[in-house]
Amino acid sequence: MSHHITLQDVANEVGFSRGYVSRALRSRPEVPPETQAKVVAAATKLGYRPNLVAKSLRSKKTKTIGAIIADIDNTFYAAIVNGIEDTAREKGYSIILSNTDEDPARERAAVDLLGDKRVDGLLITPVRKQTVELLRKKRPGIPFVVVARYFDKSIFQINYVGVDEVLGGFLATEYLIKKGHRRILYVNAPSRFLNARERLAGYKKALLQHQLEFDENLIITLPNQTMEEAYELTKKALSKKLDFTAVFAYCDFFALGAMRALYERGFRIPEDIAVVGYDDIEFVSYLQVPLTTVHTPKYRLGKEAIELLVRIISEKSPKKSEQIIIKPMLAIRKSV
Amino acid sequence: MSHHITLQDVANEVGFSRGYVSRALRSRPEVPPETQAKVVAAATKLGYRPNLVAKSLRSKKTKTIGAIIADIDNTFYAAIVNGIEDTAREKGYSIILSNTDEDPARERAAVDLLGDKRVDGLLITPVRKQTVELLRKKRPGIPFVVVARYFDKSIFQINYVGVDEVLGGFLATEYLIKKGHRRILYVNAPSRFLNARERLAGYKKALLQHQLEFDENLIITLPNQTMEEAYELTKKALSKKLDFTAVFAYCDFFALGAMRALYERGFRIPEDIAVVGYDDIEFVSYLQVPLTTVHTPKYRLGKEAIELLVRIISEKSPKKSEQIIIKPMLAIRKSV
DNA sequence: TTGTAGGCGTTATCAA
DNA sequence: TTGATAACGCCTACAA
Repeated sequence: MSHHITLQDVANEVGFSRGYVSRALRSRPEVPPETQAKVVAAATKLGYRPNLVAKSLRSKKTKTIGAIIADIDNTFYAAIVNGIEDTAREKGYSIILSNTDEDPARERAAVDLLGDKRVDGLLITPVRKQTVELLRKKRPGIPFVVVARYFDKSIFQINYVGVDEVLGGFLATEYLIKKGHRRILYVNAPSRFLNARERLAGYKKALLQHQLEFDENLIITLPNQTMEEAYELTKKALSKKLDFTAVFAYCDFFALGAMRALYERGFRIPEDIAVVGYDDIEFVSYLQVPLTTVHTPKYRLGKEAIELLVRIISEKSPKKSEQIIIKPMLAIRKSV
Repeated sequence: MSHHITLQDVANEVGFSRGYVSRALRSRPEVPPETQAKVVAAATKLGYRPNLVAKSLRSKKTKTIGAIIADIDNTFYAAIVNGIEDTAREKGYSIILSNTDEDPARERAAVDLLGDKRVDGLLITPVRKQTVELLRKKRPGIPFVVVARYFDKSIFQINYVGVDEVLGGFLATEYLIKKGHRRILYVNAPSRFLNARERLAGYKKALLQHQLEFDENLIITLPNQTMEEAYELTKKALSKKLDFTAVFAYCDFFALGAMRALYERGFRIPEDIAVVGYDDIEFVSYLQVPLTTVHTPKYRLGKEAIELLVRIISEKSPKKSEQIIIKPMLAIRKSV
């Protein structure tokens, strides 16, 4: 790497001191316009570029936020990251992206590394609760915001941006009920996620409100959360003669897997079996049977999370934690 | 932010000097095991964590790579980023993610900012050729690798990791021809992308090899590269009675838009009109009619790009540029 | 209006 | 085996 031009080089060129050149380049009021122009000209001529590493060391601010994301390959999280990156840039922050691929060890390593890199704050879609606790205990001083997923009611003690999941589950289920469905298969994520428990709560709430009985056999859980698993377990459910006329899926990917199983068994959607998804990822409106699904505002999730985090970073004294819960809407298409 | 523990604090605790503590913590051979253990114990007790910003200033290495990505929201790029992040982490680098959203101004700004942050290298899926030239001229010293897209033959002067696009276009077209198709609509991206021109070259090559005539009317171009546009322009093409029996799409998203148009007009896939996509993004194998498409190794693209970049970074003297061209394969499913 | 000096936290060099 | 010193590039008191 060729030698980097520093303030000293510019100072030598114009005959001022380092410190004064620094002030000139930052347009401080005490520097008269002509002097400032001269300094800027010299800096440009020499190709001076500020060293933000040095600036960070000095200012104790890196203007960088760490984003610890569970699965960047998943379009749901990619959309959140889009909101994160966009908003962070607007606010003057860069994003260091850490993908954990749902691995707790990688998550812990990311917290350590980003802490050592002295990020100004952290956004996280946590894999497990312990990481968040670790973050609080071993890294006090790093402000952080949890996004999109959590594990239990202790979210009320942390900064959190998420979706009203009970409402989401309720909207989907009630819509199916109103369309005449009585037995609805719910293809859920593991219950260690609060999201999964809350959507199920919404499902139950809708049943209750319409005086329908809850049948535990209609709830199936995917330990590995894959499309493949959704396909397999839906096939299995079909074999069990559970007699359902609709499927509500925890996410659109599960819906896709379930739909494949339905098609394979010769069912038509929605004539024979209706399907509702969750998340509204980009392409599901382009399916042959466009998917009815709970729309979650992914970009906005990322945006609000950054805005909250930046607010926290710039507070002098720590305030009490804040939760931002966004209400989802049902995107009604053709699969019901 | 509470006070960070520094080497000085650990030094005070154990009674050695800063410098010696630094050496002890890095297990330098001159430090005897017991001393080292004592120092480590004290560091742990105090909760010492190295300040990587200071280390970067001192070493002139940030162990950080900037990734300038055209559209993180697009699952194609998200998959590349997955490969990038994974491999970078393995090699000891962090990734600062910059999303340009196909905006040249944002791209230029990203180059500047990342340069000022003193990243050790840059990966870029460029929006326009000028940015790459700018990078070379105004930021010599920053090693960079271009990934997945480029504009003309000058890729042979830069470090590039991409796919053999001519082969991709050829494979798709030849497969259709072998299935008996004679008139194939090609839904292409704008020709300023080398990718678009090369896939078209592959398309033509296949026609030529099978003594089929090239009809310019069968080539349609999407200026804005959206699914919506693919839908609209395919509808338009259908109205023109171009008499095609197959569609080859520049990417799976275009294929989705085209399929929607086909379905809307009552065509069955593949019985009436066959469709081949490009990229093989995750979910297309889960469509009701699983899509036959050119599989591009997205994760590997990111992985190879990082490996090449890291190699360049660690070279003392600049070597001549390198191009890594990966051969795509056809993923044969049900849409042909 | 301009300069001087010190320090942010780390590490390499030289000396003891 | 250990310490002192200087330097990475920047910014800001304080002084002139």
